[in-house]
Amino acid sequence: MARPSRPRVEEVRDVRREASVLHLDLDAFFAAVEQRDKPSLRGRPVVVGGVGGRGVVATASYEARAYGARSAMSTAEARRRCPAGTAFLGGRFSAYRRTSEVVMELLRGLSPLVEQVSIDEAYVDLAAGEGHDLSVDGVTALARGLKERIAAATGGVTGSVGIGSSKLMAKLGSDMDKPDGLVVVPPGTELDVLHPLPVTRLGGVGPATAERLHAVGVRTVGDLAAKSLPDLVALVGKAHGAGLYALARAEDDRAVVPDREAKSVSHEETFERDLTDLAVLGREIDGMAARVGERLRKGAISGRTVTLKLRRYDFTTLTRSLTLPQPTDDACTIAAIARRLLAEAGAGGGLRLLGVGVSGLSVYAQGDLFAEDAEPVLEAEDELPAAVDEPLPPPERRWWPGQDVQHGDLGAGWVWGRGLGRVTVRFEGPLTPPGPVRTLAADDPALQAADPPDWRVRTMEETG
DNA sequence: TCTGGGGTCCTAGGACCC
DNA sequence: TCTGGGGTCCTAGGACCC
Repeated sequence: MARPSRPRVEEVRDVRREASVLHLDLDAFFAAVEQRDKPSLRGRPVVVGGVGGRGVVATASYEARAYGARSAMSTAEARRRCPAGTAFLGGRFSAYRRTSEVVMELLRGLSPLVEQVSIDEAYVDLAAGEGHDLSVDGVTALARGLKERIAAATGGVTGSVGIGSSKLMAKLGSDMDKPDGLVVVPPGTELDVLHPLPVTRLGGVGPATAERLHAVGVRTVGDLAAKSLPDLVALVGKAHGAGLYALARAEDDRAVVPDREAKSVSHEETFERDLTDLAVLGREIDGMAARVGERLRKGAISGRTVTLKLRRYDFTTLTRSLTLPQPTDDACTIAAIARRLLAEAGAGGGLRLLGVGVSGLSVYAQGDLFAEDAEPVLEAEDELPAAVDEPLPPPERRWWPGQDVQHGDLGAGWVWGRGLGRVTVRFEGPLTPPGPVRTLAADDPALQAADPPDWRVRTMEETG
């Protein structure tokens, strides 16, 4: 299996002369989808992320950024900064995924080599596509057309595009003119663009690396390029040092690789309150193991290493893992191992987070041929205490801000707020004008959770 | 009542093997 | 009374990305 190559000096050869790598970054993506589907939020600050006491911001709309809301900030802090009337919404991932798929399909129309980096980001190798004019004018026109098609197909979601001679330059380009930007870095001008930038703009330079670099007087990429390879290796390690040395010279031959295979599957959860009860924690593990097992089976893969992650009350985080002789995709096996790892690690002082993951993945046809030989993974003494039933949550817990709902009489809408046995819903959809707000009983039988609305204007064929 | 969730890659030490 | 060297696997932790 081909490993994605890091840029290494000795390996750089045959550097592209054409601006043939495109990077697309959808603008404030989650918030943009929310504003599309919720007309009353257009032009207003929207924050998408965790809405509980320990939530963080996933995406802030540009209107919310004007007040200082940022990704990765705690939602509590964002609430402090944003004015009344700001919408704080939990994510609707199926809606984001659908919109993302429409965009990725448009990209695949340009080239078979599309590397999706995340739900809202991708690289395209234009040289692998057919019939593209790879001159600066040619790719500029191509990008304009692409941006128009994206906006039309997604109901107005915009993206920023960068095009250059490598992934590095393409990504920097898409970052230079957000939102709705388009920047082509002409081949030959890479160092002129690169060297004035702060080092923190390079991928792989986070807070820890930035601090080390600043300590030796490196603030810009140009400063970085003045450092010797041995100096950088001594500073940040072998692989990272060599990578930075190359990037500072705009030497980047990383290929655009479609369909990377997953290396691990995991699920983790931060609890509203720290948990100490081992019975409750055991039940949480079972739920997470079930989700991980389901995803493994859906992907027809299984893995040998089970990892339990825990974060204690004081935010110290640790992992414990165990590797099996045979891969598994079985939720009970995964849960049994994770439960044992928890019993060994202990929940003293309380846990704010638990996670269950499986790695060491392989495509493995699960057979029971050797099931009888399988060792029992759980000794009786390792069992966590049995679960006790908790009281049912109040009815309003069914609802969360941003959620799509359908009401028997009032039609389609979304949840604005909840509490005290009531739920507030705004009745509108992507193709309606801003709609009215109604407060209903949280247990109103006419109110149901619904699928995301369709944003597409119906075509003649569909209506006729 | 600061600090998510899903990932990737790298490093380093110890066990173990030849 | 001196004690290799290289490779691989496992475990744990850390940095980073979106």
